Amino acid sequence: MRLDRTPYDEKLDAILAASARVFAEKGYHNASIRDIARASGVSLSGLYYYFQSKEELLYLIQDHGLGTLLDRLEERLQRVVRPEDKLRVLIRNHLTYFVSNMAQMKVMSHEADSLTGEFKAQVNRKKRRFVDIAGEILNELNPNTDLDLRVSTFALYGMINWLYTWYRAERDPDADVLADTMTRIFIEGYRGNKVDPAMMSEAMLPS
Amino acid sequence: MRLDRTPYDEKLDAILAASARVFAEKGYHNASIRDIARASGVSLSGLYYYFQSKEELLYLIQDHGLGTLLDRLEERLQRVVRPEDKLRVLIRNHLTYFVSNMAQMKVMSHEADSLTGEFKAQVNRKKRRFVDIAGEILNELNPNTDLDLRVSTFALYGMINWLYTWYRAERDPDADVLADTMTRIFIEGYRGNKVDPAMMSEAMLPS
Amino acid sequence: MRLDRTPYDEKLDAILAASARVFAEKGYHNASIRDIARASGVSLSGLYYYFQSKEELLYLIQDHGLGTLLDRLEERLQRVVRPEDKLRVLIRNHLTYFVSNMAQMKVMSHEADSLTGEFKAQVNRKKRRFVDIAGEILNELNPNTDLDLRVSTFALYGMINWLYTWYRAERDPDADVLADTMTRIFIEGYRGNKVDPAMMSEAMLPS
Amino acid sequence: MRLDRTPYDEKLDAILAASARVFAEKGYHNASIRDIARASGVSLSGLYYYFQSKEELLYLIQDHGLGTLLDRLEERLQRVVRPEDKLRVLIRNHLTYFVSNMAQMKVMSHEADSLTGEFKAQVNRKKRRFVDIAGEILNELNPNTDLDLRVSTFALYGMINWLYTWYRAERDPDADVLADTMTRIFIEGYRGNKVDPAMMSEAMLPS
DNA sequence: TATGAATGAGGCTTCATTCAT
DNA sequence: CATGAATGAAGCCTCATTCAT
Repeated sequence: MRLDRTPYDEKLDAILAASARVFAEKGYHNASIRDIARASGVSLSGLYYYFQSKEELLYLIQDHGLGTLLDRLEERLQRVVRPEDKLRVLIRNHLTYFVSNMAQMKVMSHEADSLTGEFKAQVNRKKRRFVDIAGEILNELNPNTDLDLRVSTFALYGMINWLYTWYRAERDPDADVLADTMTRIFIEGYRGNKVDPAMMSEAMLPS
Repeated sequence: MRLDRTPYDEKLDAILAASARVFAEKGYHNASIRDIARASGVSLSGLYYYFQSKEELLYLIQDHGLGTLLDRLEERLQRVVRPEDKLRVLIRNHLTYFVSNMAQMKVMSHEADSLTGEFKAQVNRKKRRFVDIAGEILNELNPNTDLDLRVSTFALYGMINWLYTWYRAERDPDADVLADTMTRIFIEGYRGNKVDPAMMSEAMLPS
Repeated sequence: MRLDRTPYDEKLDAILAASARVFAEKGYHNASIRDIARASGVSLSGLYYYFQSKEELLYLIQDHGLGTLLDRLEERLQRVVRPEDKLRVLIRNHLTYFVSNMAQMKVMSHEADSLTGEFKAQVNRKKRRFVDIAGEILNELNPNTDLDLRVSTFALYGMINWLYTWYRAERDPDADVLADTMTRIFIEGYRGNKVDPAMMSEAMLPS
Repeated sequence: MRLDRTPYDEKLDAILAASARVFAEKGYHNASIRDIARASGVSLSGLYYYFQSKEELLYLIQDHGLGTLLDRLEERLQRVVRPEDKLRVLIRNHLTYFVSNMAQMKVMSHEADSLTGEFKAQVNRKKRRFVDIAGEILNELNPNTDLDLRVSTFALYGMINWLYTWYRAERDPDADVLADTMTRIFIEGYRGNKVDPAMMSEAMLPS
């Protein structure tokens, strides 16, 4: 199921991992190729055997991560049928990967805009798949809601993707508890009954 | 409620607004002071009359935005008593400001890590206030929940802060609808009954 | 004998003194007009009422110091007749002024080359007077020596002018003792008998 | 006695030599790295392969020069025993090097204060060796003098180090004559008999 | 007299990238 | 495969100086 890893690939993987760490720590634009050379143990010019430009390096990290996440998601979704379970699977899939790969997670969440042109387009194609999948699940979960689907979908991904800004492994719950919490909040929220009309009154709120 | 505006302040404010736009578009590290000079109509060196360093400029933008947001929040919270209303006020306060100041919003959400040292510490002090306020509201909303408060709080802010990555004014609902949607999802989710125990079963989920 | 000091002059003098301190501490090229504004308590642009350029400021410091030194020297030399006494007067005149005006001393000794054009020429005219005076004294002191007069003169001024690099008031003797020491060394050395010819042999020295 | 020269070293040496020339001509602070790039034939950024900062460049020049001077001095001092000869060796060692390396000489003498922090400390450690060596020689030369040793030592180095301000190869004597002159003056002066008490009288001198 | 505000020029340094070896 | 050496472009920032007030 896994592609054979040639020595070539292993080295590339190590470089991608080191680069993800550097990009996560300093930010893509603030990190230098020299930083990556230092972190990966490869010489500055040696790195250019593995990628053609700094931007391609970022692309490789993001695309590889998104690909893995997407492959796993689609595989796992095939094993469940109820929309509640599908949503749980989606959330858990993301969070499990994120908690295990925090540097990559941050690079994927935070450096979306750092790509341009075809690199960005290719990554966005993968990201749209995630949006579509979540949209379909939400639609199954509550086909009759009056909540805006696009807003709800991004609210969901916001909960998930914001993780990189606050999660600390030594302090916060593990990925399963995280996923359980977010799943419970979102499912109840999204398919919940109409809220109390009184609560909706704008009259009492300051403009 | 109205701060006196000296001529000095007005010019500084214009520079901060232009800078926020530039930082939002290109990212803090990728934006050059030259870009800001161009966008603000001030000469490169002239800018340094108003701030001491690029980092201080980012700090001024973030601190000023957070201060405004916080002042407004605290004022508005005084007018409501029910936790549901408080949560709605909090969400609406954020989203209204964000939709009206999208550049600043992005800079505040996205460039948190771009500050260092005392600048970062000062901004973090303000941010912690937001976390504390939200935590108190959630606690009032459902004092008996078994959901982790910290996780829930950041899930809430994730929903809100992620906005800058996807919101497009010409396509998406306005701030009130946005706030309504997120409020409904989160309130129902957070104070909802226990979820169906069957749903919690791990057995059916892939690792 | 002194020119009347108008309020104008007093302020200029204060600025020159503060500037000398700044130039002494940081060096002429490394000191900024801003540093001088800070040290003198005058605003940046206000300084330009008192001088036309940074270089003129340096010139004013050097020229004023050299003028004072020269006036005093010529006056004091009139009171003695023996060449030994004249040399002592010259050395003491310099060292007394230097120890009392260490910042100016450093600026005069160290920043000779920092002036250009007419400023430099004017200062050099005054410096040449010092060289001429010393040369005349040495000639009187030992008209029959085979020592090179120019070399000897600059050896003398080297002893004196190097003071700014090492003298520390809290540790070293006062100006009188300093002057006495240098005078004794130089007088004895310069008018001394021929040195032991054996000592002159080059044979024993490594190339 | 001959250090192995790798290609790396040769290039660095050439850069140091060109830099010393530039620093000597314009002064450290007034010289730009661009000037050095021009003088050395290396591109502006290419220089930074050889040193980390302009200050380190100055340090390398000073430290290398002082190291050479010190090595040669210690070697040559081993070949003589009489204090008179030692002093002559010391003066000749300095002057020979200075006349042959006038740019470096000026940078070493004139830019002492342009270094800071650890660079300055390291250079000062080497300079103290020179002071100590001279102090020991003077002590041997006249153990019973009432002249202040520290003052005398710096008077000696003042004579020598001031050279860079006036020496012109096409006009002045060569290093041997220079060394002979200064040696004769200083030796006679330092070990000379007590001076005439009448000459010491303060009465006749102007304050 | 004095200064707040402003600027063009230039400072040092780092950047991503290349290429001969 | 890998790298030491190199570079043009660009980065942030400070400079001496000016001028309207």
